[in-house]
Amino acid sequence: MLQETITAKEPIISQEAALIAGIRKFNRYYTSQLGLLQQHIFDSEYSLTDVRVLYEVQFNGKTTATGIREALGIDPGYLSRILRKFEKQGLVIKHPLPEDGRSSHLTLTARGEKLMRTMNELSDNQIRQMLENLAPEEQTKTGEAMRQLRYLLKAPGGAPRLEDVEIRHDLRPGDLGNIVRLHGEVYAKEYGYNIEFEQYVMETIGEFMKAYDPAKDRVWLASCFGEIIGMIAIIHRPDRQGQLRWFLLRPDFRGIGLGRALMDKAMEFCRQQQFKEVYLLTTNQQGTAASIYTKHGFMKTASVPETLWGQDLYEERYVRKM
Amino acid sequence: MLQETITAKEPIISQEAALIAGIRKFNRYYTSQLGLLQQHIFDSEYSLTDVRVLYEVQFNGKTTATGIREALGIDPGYLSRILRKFEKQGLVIKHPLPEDGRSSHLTLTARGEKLMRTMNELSDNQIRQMLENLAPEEQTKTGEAMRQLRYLLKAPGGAPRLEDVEIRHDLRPGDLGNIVRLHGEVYAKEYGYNIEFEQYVMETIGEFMKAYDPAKDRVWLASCFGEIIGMIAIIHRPDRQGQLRWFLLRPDFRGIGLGRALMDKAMEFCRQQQFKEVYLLTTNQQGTAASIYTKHGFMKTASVPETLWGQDLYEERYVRKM
DNA sequence: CAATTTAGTTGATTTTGTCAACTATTTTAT
DNA sequence: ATAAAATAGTTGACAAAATCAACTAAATTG
Repeated sequence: MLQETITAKEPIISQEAALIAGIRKFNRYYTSQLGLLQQHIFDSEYSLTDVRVLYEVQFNGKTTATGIREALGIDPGYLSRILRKFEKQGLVIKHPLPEDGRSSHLTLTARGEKLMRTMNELSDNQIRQMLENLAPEEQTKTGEAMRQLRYLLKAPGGAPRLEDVEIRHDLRPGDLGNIVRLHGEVYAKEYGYNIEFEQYVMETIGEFMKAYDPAKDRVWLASCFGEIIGMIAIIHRPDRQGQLRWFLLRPDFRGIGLGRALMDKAMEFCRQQQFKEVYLLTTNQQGTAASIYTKHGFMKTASVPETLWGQDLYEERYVRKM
Repeated sequence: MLQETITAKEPIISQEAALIAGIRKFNRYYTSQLGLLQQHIFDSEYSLTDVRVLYEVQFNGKTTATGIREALGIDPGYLSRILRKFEKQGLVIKHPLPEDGRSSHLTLTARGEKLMRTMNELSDNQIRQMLENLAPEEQTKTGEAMRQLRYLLKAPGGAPRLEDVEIRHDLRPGDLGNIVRLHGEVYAKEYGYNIEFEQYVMETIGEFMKAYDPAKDRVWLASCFGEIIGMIAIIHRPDRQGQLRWFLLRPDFRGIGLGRALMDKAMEFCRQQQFKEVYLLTTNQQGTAASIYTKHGFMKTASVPETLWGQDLYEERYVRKM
C-alpha cells in the first residue's frame, strides 16, 4: 500500500462551522464589494428591481408578467406598475395573447434593447475596473473561481460553455504536471483508482516525451480560464499506425461537445499524417468513453482481463481505419 | 528542441470578454440566489440595512455613527433614525464620548447580541440548506473558491498570508501531477528551464514513488485555497542518512515564513527518524535557496560543473549533521 | 354553466431612502 | 484669542420602493 492517510474522512463539526462562517463572510464581503446594494444602478433612473425586470424580459424571451413575478418574487401589483412605466417609456411592448385574453407576452423595444446594452457596458466597465488591479493570473483565477462556484451551486447556465474553452497543442511549462494531475484527479474520483494510477500515467507520459516528435505526435490541451480541463493525444506507431491516448475530460466539462471537438482535431491530424489506422487502449470501466469511440468509427477488436490499479477489469483495444 | 509553439502569448480579446461575461453572470446569479435582495431578512422586522447597521455596531467595536455611515455609505439622517429606533428597542446603547461632545460610541446590548446570534443562526441554516445538496468535496471546493475570491478581490496583488497556507503530508490524487507542475512552472519562469526539466522531475518523482515508504519518507505539500504552492520532502538513504528533495516555493509565496515552516517540519522529521546526517543536491543557480540551507545548518561540501536542461551550472552538495 | 382559479390592475398604505436645513460641538486660520 | 470653517448628528419634508387588500376580466373546473 503506497498511500498514507492522515486526515479523517468524516467531516468534523468545527470544519463545517468554519465553512459556513467563511461563506457568510464571503456573502457579506461580496455584496458590499460590488455595490450590489445600491438602489440606483449606475446613477441611472432605474432601480435594481427595474433592471432585474428588464433583464427577465430580455432573456426569458416572451415571458408574461407572471413569469417575471415568479422569477423575481416580487409583488404583482408592484410589477404591474413597473411594466406600465416601461411601456409608457417605450422600453417594453405587451403583445396580448390570442389564447389567453388575460396575459400578454412581453418583449423589449429597440430602445429597451439599447438601454440594456448600455447597462451591460456600464457593468462591464465596473468589472473591468475591478479586474485591472489584478495580475493576469489573478484575473483568470477570479474567473475560474466564479465559474466553478456557479457550477457547484448548480446555477442555471452554470455549466461551462464550449466557447469559453480554448484548445491548443503546444507544450508549456506546467503542462506535463497538469496532464498527470488531471488524470489522477478524474480517475480517482470516477473509478476510485489509487495513486499508483497517477504514477503509471506519469511513467507513460515520461516515455512518450522521450520519443516525442512534434511532426508526428501531437497533444491537444483544452483549458478554461487558464486551467487544463481536458486533453487528447495522437502518437505515431510503426506501419503508418497512430495511437490515440490520454483522451480525458473533467466531468463538469462533459456533454458540451468538447469531447467531439477534441476527437475531431485528433482525427484530422491522423488524416494529415496519412495513417492507415488508429488504435487506442482502454478498459471496460470507461463506459461513456467507449460510446464516444464507436461514435467516431472505432471498433472493439480485443478484450483481455487484467488487474490494474487495485481494480479487476478488461483491457480493451479499439481500432479505426482511416 | 522539444517544444512546439502555436498560440500567441498575448491575452486574446474574446477571452477577456468571456471572462467579464462570466463575472457578470456570477454577479447576477449570486445576488438572486442568496436572497440578498430581500428587504426583510428572514421574515424578521428588520430590513437589510437594519441588519447591516447592527453588524457594524457588533464588529467594528465602539464605532460612532460616522463610522457606520462611512462603512455602509448610507444617509446620515436615515442612520440617525435607525439608531434611535434601535435605542428605543433596547438593542443598541449610545455612550457619549468625553473627548467629543458630538459623538457617541455605539455598542450592542445583551438583547442586541442575542438578536444577532439568532440572525446568524438563520443565515447559517440558509447556507446549510444550500450546501446540503452538495457532495462533501463540492462543499470544500465551494468554501475554497469563495475564500480565494475574497482574497483575490480584497487584496489585489497583495502578498499571500501564511495563515491561508495549509501544510499536509499525505498524498492525494492529483498531488503527483501538482508536484511536477509546480516544478515545471517555477523553474521555467525563474531560470528558463525547458520542458525537459519538467520531464526530469517527473522521472525522479516516479523513482521516488516506487521506493516510497510512509514510515521512512515524507512529502509535505503547502497549499493555499486548494492549490499546491510549495513543498519539501525527506527520503531515507543508507547509513542513517536522509536526503532533502523538492524544496520549492512558488515565488509569490516567498518571504512569508513558509520556507522556514516547511524546513522546520522536515528537520523535525529527520530528528524523529534519528538520521545521522541530511544532505541535498542543488545547483549554483538556486542562490536564494542556498542561503536558506546555510541558515538551517547545511554546509556546502561539493561543487561539480554540469550541463543540464540547457544550462551550464554547478551541481552542489550540502550536508547537515543532525 | 355556476363556482373557482388565474392574470393582472388599482387604491391605500407602509417602509425605505433622500435632501436640505438645522443645532451643537470641534478644529482651523488669522 | 476668536471668528470662520468643518464635523457629528438631528429633524422635517418628501420621494421612491414595496406591500396589502380589494377588485375586474378571462379561463378552467366540476
